[in-house]
Amino acid sequence: MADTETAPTRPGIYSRGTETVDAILKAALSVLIEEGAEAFTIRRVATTCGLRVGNVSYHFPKKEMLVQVLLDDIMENYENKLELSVRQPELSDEDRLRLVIVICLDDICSKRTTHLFTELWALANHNNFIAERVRSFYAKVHDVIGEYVQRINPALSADEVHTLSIFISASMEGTTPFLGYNKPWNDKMPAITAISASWFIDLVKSMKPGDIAALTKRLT
Amino acid sequence: MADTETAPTRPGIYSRGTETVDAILKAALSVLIEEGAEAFTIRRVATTCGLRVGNVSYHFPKKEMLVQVLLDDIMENYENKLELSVRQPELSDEDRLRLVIVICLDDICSKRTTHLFTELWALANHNNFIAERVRSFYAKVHDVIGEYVQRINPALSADEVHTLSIFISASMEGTTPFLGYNKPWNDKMPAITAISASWFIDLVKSMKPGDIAALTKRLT
DNA sequence: ACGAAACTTTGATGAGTGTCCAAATTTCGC
DNA sequence: GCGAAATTTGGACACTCATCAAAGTTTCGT
Repeated sequence: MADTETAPTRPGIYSRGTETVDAILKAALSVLIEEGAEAFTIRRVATTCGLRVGNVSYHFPKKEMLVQVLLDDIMENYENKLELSVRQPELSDEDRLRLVIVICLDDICSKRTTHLFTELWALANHNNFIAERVRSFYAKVHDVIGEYVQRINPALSADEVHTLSIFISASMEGTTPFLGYNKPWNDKMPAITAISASWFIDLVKSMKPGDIAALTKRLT
Repeated sequence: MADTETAPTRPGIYSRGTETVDAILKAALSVLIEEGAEAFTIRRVATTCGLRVGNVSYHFPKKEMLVQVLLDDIMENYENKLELSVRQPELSDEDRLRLVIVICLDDICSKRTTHLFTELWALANHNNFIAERVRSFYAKVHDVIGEYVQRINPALSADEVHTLSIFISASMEGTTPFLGYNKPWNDKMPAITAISASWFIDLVKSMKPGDIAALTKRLT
């Protein structure tokens, strides 16, 4: 149960092999996004990339291994995208946080992200490996947001910054099933993005040390 | 494709039959929550409620039919819970909105809701019937929230009220994969609930007609 | 260009799936 | 209680699934 979270190693030694592995991973991601976890089958993956079932099974002897390598690949990809978006030219911390919010919400509108993350959230319910990788990814997201929150409002404690980061991140991710790709209220995304970009920054700026504790205490 | 959204009729005529159908639906929900959509199998449902496969198959000749009746059952259940929570004693509109927020976030922490809705969001990606029922449910949630938003800030247009309701609802639902049952930051839920209960109401009160349009325009 | 190792093909295996059916049993209006 | 209809049983069907092994083919260091 615990060892299901250890990292697998990516197969493919000869150049032909690595090309095949690339094709398999690409096809696997496509199946997951286009057809969902239900259809995520060695056979369907093989068909999608024009390979034989036995061949896919040779490179990934266990299906779980394909899932794990694929997920690592996906997450690395998203983390790179995140790193890249953060490395923006001279901007104020406020503008940087605004930019991160806009980029996140924009990305959520892509078919890839909308489908992928809803599937991952569901799979994380009963798969420790996926749960851990998803957690680790969002921990990085919270760190990025938290860095700007701290700079915008240096008076806040680390815990308060963390809480605010989670709140902002969760609020954004929550748009996925409602305002994401092909979702019922997708047309409202520009307005929601505008509200988010403006109001989350106001929230960060106006929050005072002790406010969260006071609010939490009052609510009980 | 379009007709997959038409409602099925619940089987069971004799009392014994209805009892069996009840047992099947209860078992089906349990399997979905405890083991996930991947394990949602006629055979597993039958085993869970101690019935024979053929018997389940008699009452629900097609698996899709079981899914549809189950989903209608679930959604009706949630809508009743929502109605009940709204019908609270003499409170101000502000307190009512606060209460709805607290109740929603509290419910999200239950294993049932955390697991169920993450599964439904994923299934909605490729199943029109599920997508439509989920949409219809959240439309009702938005209506409830919107009613109080409108009363708290009567100056807002219907569209602005709708946008704010979606924003509040999406923000709350976004806590599911991160702060829900058994999720990594579940311990932060009290603080997030406190921030939400206070801040969303401030947002509603301070929003002025035209603000959303102005923010949206400025962002582009 | 030899040969070991990597890759691919082919076919088979056993478990699991949804669906169906005929016969046995139970229910309930009359 | 009779009897038709509803329910339950047990088994069967044709699939798809992940996995495997043995035999071919290709690659690439030497």
